[in-house]
Amino acid sequence: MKWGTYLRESKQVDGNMYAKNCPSRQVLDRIGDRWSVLVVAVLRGGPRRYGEIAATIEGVSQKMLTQTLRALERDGLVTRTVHATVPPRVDYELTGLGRSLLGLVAALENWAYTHMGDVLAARDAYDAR
Amino acid sequence: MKWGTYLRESKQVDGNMYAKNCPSRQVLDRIGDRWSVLVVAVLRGGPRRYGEIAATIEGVSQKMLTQTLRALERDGLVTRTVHATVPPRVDYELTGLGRSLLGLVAALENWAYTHMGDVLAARDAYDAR
DNA sequence: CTGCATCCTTGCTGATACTG
DNA sequence: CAGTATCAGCAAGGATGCAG
Repeated sequence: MKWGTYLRESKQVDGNMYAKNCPSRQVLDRIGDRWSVLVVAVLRGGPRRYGEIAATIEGVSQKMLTQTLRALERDGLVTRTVHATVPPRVDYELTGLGRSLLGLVAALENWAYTHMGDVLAARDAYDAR
Repeated sequence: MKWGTYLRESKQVDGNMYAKNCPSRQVLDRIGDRWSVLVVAVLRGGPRRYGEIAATIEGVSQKMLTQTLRALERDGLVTRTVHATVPPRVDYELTGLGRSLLGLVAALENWAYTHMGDVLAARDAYDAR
């Protein structure tokens, strides 16, 4: 079953994290997105142009970046500002809601740097068997 | 490019979160996994049998659950204990490393419940255009 | 510069059936 | 009970070309 299905089926909050329609799952879906967290992290430093974000995040395709930015915009986490210049210039910036995620992102980053060695060691040990 | 590729290509830490081989990305990959976080949350309450986990998490298939548990075990987040009884009984339990993730999971959950209303409202507003 | 449209490949995912 | 094996369907993601 896909997440799109969950969203279509219900938007209600039922308080059970393990239920299909739980908002936690929907948030997990966004956080879990491979690029969303990285984009939010980039925007931590203030507004950024499309090209700047693309240049900062290695390995993201144009398609995925645009798709991710649209999703973040839809969820009210970032704003998109188009400047009517030639060539066009588009700025993305975190909203208040988006900034409320920064603590989480920092915690995620922190856990990663703190425990990555353990995880890699565990993987090596597991694979050695 | 897939994550598997990253892991194969390099296991080094380079300190740049936006670089392809950054450990942050590898951790994000696991956190980002649809089921990993839910499984860790279930195991918060202590050891659980395979069937208990399956019954708690709605919508997870047997295949995905097994796959998720194996990945968590490989990463050193969960231990798997097989009891030689008939019928067999398999318990899963968080390791110390796994428990170090609990704060993050709680923060994630907390953000979800706190801001889900805003996100859903933003989506409605966006879709209405 | 920004980003939409299209094609195309990959592999995730769920359903089903079977085993120790 | 707790898996493994296999298969079909579909969606995610990348590459390319074009437009405003």
